[in-house]
Amino acid sequence: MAQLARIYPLHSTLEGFTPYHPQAQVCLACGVRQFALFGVLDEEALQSIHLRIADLTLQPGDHLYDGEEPGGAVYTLRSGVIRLERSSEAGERRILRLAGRTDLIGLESLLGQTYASDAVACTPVQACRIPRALIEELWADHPELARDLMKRWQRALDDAEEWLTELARGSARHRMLRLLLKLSEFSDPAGGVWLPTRQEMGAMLDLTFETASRVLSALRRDGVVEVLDSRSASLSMPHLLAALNEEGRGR
Amino acid sequence: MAQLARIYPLHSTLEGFTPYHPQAQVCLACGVRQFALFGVLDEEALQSIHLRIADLTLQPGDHLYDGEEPGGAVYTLRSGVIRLERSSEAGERRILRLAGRTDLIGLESLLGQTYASDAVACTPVQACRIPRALIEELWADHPELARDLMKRWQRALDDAEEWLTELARGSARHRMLRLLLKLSEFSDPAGGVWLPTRQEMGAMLDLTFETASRVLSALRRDGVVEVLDSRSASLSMPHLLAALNEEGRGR
DNA sequence: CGAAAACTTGATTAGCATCAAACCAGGTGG
DNA sequence: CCACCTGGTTTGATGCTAATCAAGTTTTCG
Repeated sequence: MAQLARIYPLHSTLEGFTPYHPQAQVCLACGVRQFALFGVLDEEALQSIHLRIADLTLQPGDHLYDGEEPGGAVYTLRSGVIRLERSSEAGERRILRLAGRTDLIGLESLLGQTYASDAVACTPVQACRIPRALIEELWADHPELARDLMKRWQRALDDAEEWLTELARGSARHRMLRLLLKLSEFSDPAGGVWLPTRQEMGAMLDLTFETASRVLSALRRDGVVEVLDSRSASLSMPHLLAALNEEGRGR
Repeated sequence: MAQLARIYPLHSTLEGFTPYHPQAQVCLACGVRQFALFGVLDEEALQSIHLRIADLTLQPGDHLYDGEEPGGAVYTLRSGVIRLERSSEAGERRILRLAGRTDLIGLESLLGQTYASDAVACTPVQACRIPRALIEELWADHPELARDLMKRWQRALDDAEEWLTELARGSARHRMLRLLLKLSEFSDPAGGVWLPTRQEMGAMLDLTFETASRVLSALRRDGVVEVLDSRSASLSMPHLLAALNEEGRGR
């Protein structure tokens, strides 16, 4: 069985021989598993949980969950980009950070809390829904899962703090350059990066969409970005890094 | 023994009778223990750890730890205010959030990571240093400690995100009002709040110190704050909340 | 093909940074 | 005790950056 797993039962051609439930096959073959939460689990353990993990597909604009909602699950992202956003008390939307492939979001639900922000798809997204109860059970059997979860929390905290120091300060140009650098982390293998709408850029950088547009146009003229189609671009990393370096003062 | 603990051995007058080590007495009598990490431990368990917890006193400007430093301990704050700050890649200092009484900081050290930011005293501070190794041992015996730690992480994340949505956007006046609201969380029983230097305010709100000074002066004229001495003030909460409400647009 | 949404660009204005000067409190040394 | 210095603070004058208001253009989608 374990051997079969290693050769990917998804592609097995033995008729009538289906040792694994379809979702288990997906989990076993999943490209993010080694980075994801269940790296600590072996195939056998996976067998027992696959039934309870749902595979989700979202279109841009779809909400994975909303803030204040009683959180029942965490989500692993298998592809695409999710934005985590909040409304300020004054009613303005602000994007707090981005999550991509291998990220685990909605951790706060594990503590019995409501979600702390809205999670909205920016691109087509594939995600796995992992119910809180399942995590609790796994945790009981595999205490080392706790440390894994803590690392996730720390990563989220690091991201938030980096966002605060690098994307929420300095001139509009500086912020946009840092945003492009951040977006390059989410680039697909082909090299193209997802390009947010100008509205989204504004909500990330605390700029108006007009300013975002102007600054981006300037960077295009400087050869830092090339806009491919309206939702993707290619970056010139040398130009980008050079532009970031030659800023005497950030503001 | 347990009974003695309940009546606070610190004040015991029985000569020559010292069932507890001095630091254990401090821990037992500690006003923040019920809110702090060791709420889950009973007096007996406390007995075994007191020797390894150090009591620290810091003056304003002293560093509890520094970013990039190999983290060997977490710290519980018993009084005073600590600022967590980072330098951006461009070299500018930015204050990320504040920590006060009952807060636990330096969690990242538990994961074997270096500290993610500098922790600097803003006021006189009393803190307890809890070595990483001690937490690891306690964790082995009291697995429920893990959930406690996760709650701490989530609190830190919430704080960071609140800071991003409420203090890192909107007009200078709006930011200052939100900062005063935040500072009121750290007010002492007498009702006075700690007043940061204008430099510090600037580093928190991403403003120059001149702008911070101007805005604060305006709020003083509006009756929102009264500056007592250079490092403390008293707030008029009604004025403060009114000022926050009557902002048509945040920016 | 037409309407709506997203984007770009221009003109003007508001708000904050910058540069500069004066003020004040606390501390030091004569 | 006072003269002096230093670091934090306040306030003023000016300029730059990004917000605002306003067209006009391109893209998307029914």
